[in-house]
Amino acid sequence: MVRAPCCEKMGLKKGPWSGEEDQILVNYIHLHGHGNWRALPKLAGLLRCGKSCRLRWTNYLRPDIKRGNFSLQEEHTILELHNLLGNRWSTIAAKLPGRTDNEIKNVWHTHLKKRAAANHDDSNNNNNHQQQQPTTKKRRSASKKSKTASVKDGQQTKPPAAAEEAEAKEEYSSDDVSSLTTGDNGGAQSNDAKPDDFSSTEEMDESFWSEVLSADSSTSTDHDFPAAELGSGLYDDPLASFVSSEGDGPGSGEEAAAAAAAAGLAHSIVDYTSMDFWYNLLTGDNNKELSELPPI
DNA sequence: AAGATTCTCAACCGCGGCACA
DNA sequence: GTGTGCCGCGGTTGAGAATCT
Repeated sequence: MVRAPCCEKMGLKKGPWSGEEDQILVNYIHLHGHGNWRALPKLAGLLRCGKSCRLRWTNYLRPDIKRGNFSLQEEHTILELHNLLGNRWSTIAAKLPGRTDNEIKNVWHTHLKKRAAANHDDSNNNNNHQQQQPTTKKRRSASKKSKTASVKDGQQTKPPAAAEEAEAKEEYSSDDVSSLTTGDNGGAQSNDAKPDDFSSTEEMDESFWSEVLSADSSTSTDHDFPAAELGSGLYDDPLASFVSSEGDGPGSGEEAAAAAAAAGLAHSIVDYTSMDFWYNLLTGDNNKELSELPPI
């Protein structure tokens, strides 16, 4: 089969998104949803291909995106899930509300991969008690995140206000947390163990999205633009976000089941940290494990 | 202080799967 | 059953900031 090109190469913009483009995309999806990504750019008046729009939305502009550094708990989750699932980033992302597969993939490649390798070596040397080493020897300063908020050729690539909030959240640098904890899963609490993290996230969402929503809050499409979730304790329940994300179109039944199980496990710290559980879930008696999950 | 190196992350690319005609 | 179009996923890249020497 001859695949049609993703987009006409002529006349379509590539590269970093400007704040104006972000605004156009957000406003359009807010008003109309994203029924057809391919047609969306034309309808919205964007000189981008649909793929690029979808990526920008799902990886950056979605209101339920949690920005900032990964908590120790999240890193632990990624490590364990990757150990079991491999590079199935979307499935892993389903376990981490507000995190995108792209973000998780980046985190993995930048430092978790090294940590996993180091842990493997440590375990081989029967010396694994320093599990949570700082992810890199060179620590980034708190201003690092502001980089992404910088202006590229006069184009702002981060949603307004996000940059400041990102800096504010820098205290939860995953590396910093890692370096401050003893590593015996001291952070293995549910995500609510970091209330400030979420509160700042909510503030970010509110500050940015309230501007957009204020344009026409009465016409939001609950499917594509969960405005009702804004500032409403979205992250109180990781499963809620998972269910929401599934609304866009679940993958295979098997994956959906695995992802659902993963999301459900967020409710159970003990199960979640159990490698045996994950092994059983993915390779063994799935039905039994699934039946034990908290009700959705 | 300046150049070199390392690191981060947004964005692109290509492929596979799925739905539909 | 086959062809086509769209979506989502995973791999990769490159610009720019942070850090080191």
